[in-house]
Amino acid sequence: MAAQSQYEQLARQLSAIGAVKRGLARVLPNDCPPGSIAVLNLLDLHGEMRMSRMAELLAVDMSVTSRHVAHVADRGWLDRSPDPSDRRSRILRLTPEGKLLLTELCGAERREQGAHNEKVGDVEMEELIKRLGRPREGVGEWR
Amino acid sequence: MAAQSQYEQLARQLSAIGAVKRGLARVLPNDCPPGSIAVLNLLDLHGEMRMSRMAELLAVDMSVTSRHVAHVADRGWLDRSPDPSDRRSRILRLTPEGKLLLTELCGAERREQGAHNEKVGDVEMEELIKRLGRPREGVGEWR
DNA sequence: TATTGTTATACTCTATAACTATA
DNA sequence: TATAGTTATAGAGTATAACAATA
Repeated sequence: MAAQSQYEQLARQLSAIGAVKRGLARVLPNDCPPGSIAVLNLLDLHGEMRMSRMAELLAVDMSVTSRHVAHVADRGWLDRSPDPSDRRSRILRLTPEGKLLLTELCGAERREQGAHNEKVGDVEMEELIKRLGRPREGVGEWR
Repeated sequence: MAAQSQYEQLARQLSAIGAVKRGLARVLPNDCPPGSIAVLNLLDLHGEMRMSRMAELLAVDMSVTSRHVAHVADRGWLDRSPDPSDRRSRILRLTPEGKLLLTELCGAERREQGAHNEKVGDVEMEELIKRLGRPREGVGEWR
């Protein structure tokens, strides 16, 4: 088992990660909080899906997902249609307006991250993503 | 420079990390939110320090630090004395009560993380901590 | 009766800006 | 005038619980 001191170090790094996330959030336009971007991004990556699937991908409660999705739908960035086969469910789809917004934001974020990216580089980023995925495997069990 | 798709993956992993953090936060007792633990933990690791140093270690604004510290001080877990050499500053010190609380909580968290830890292991954890530290180097520049 | 989703409520964390006290 | 810290305010995120509609 990993030593206690390592968890303390991990906590430190998680704080730092929080700072990075807040820095990214700061460049987002008004009316488009981080939660909205997350929804749009996942929809773009995985294609249409139901609320429950979105909640799973976001790793938050469905009540939270519902609010984020409502915010995005109110602005016409995604479409919520009842599932014909189960009318309790709704199917989420990215609209052309939503796709456009996402494209514009990617450009803005890239400019913002310029100096940062050069320091990290492809290989480092790949490793980081892999490592971050590892601890997640156990989450369902100890929660 | 790392590809755009990698940042999308990274965003996913950060969401997952968020879920892990919330899971840990859930086992904390009332009256002792995550922010309080962070303050106590840093004080235990680095010894006495000033507010500005604490804010730096927490990676948040000093106004936020002030609130967390006040919460902890109100409960007698740390001591805030004016710095004799500069009475604008205050020196933060962990009290015996604070140390005791920290010890108790470490036990609780360890139990909670049991299944999780065994999956990750020492080497993985070490690597993860190292990797997490890497991207942080550039934060000051692009922020 | 069980499941999908929504809404009401409450709590934590965060930054910005205005303010006090000291240097 | 500049710096260390505090406080007031406002905004984002989150979960729990009660509720509606459908299976």
